[in-house]
Amino acid sequence: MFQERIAVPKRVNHEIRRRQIGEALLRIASARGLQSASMREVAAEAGVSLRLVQYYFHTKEELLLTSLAYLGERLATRVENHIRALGPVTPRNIVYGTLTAILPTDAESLDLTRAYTGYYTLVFTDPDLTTRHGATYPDKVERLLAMQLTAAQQAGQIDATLNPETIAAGLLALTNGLGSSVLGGQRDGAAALRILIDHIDRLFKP
Amino acid sequence: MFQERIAVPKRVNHEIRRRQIGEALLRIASARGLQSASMREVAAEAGVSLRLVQYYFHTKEELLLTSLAYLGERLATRVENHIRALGPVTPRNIVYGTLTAILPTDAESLDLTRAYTGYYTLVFTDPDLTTRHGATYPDKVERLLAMQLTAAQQAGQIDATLNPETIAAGLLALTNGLGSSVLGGQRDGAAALRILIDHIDRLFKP
DNA sequence: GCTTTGATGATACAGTCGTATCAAGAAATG
DNA sequence: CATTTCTTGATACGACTGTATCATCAAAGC
Repeated sequence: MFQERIAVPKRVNHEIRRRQIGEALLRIASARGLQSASMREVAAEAGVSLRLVQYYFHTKEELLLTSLAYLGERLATRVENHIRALGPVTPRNIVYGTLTAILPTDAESLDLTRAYTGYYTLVFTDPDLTTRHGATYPDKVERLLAMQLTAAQQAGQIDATLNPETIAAGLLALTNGLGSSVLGGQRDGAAALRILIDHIDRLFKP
Repeated sequence: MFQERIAVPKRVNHEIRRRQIGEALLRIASARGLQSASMREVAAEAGVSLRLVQYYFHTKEELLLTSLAYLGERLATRVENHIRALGPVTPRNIVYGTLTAILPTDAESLDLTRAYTGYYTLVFTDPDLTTRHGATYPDKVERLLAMQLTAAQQAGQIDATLNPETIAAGLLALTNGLGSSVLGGQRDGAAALRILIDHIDRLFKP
């Protein structure tokens, strides 16, 4: 316990390095798929040696989980920015901003969606990873949507007989399904956005 | 051209063998994920030697594509059976039967959904596979739904101001999104089914 | 300047992958 | 019975995987 430090060594922000490497993985995941993200490929993409990747992430699972957390952060800040950019913070704008932020309509959201679907099938294959992941992002989004829908009902903007949780789950599932169709090349982001907006508009016009 | 056949050899139905092997791959894909479906694992699952898998499928891509075709057939027959089981062939029953057949509510539909999502991420990674795949199943389903919705409009069962293609795309995306949430463990098949039915009911009650 | 930490390099290990090649046995039909 | 096809077995190849181990070098701060 009496560990005397005679000299203070080179200091480097570990969080920055880990983020640099983790985002290299996310780039690979969205460009070539998560299964192409080997330790060596990640190192090359990050412009760093394989040894350093092992230095900051003792195992690949740790790299995978940490990068997933970064991905969640990026999606969350994108949602916030989208909502903020809409101006007045109304229930309708929150719902609209959240869903349109998730939908792959531009390069950033396309990257996010691609990376997320890569993780999605990985989690479905290895359920242990889900346990260690913990925070289920969709659940939080759904609760947020349900709250705003309830507020909209109280403001008389939505049919009051509807069940907010059911509608919220449906809206998120619709958005995710539309995103999948974009990734599958069935339609482009603009077409998907039109479909989503059409549904939101019908919901908010009783 | 004058190839005289002195003796007729052992005859085996190649299609049956290929199906046997292909469905072994689908079992692995839905149980442990498509990336766990190596040639050796497929051979073991099919109760057959690795050499025989190579004998009936010269390359893995051929095995993958053929199995995907089998998967499509199984989904198509499930949809047909679901529609038929509903009794009267009305537009509403066709829409309802199609979507509820796709949704993972029982063991079979869960297997189908799991296997399909495995292929989904594979296709998104390797676009060449999409090209050689050809038939885009979702497009056909969407057109079928749009036709039935149009018929329902003409019969006065649905708001005539709605765009059938938009509604059809939305319904299919909703169903797929709900299926993803079931696979992700966010809710069970029964809860997803309730949400889907709720949306269909609201659509058919103007 | 010395010590600690960050970073690289080369290399190795045991697996698994798809694919290929050899020989040889089993079955069915003319 | 002979011939053709089906089927297995063992084995090998090169490539890739995650992980590990060596030594070495650069940088920063006391």
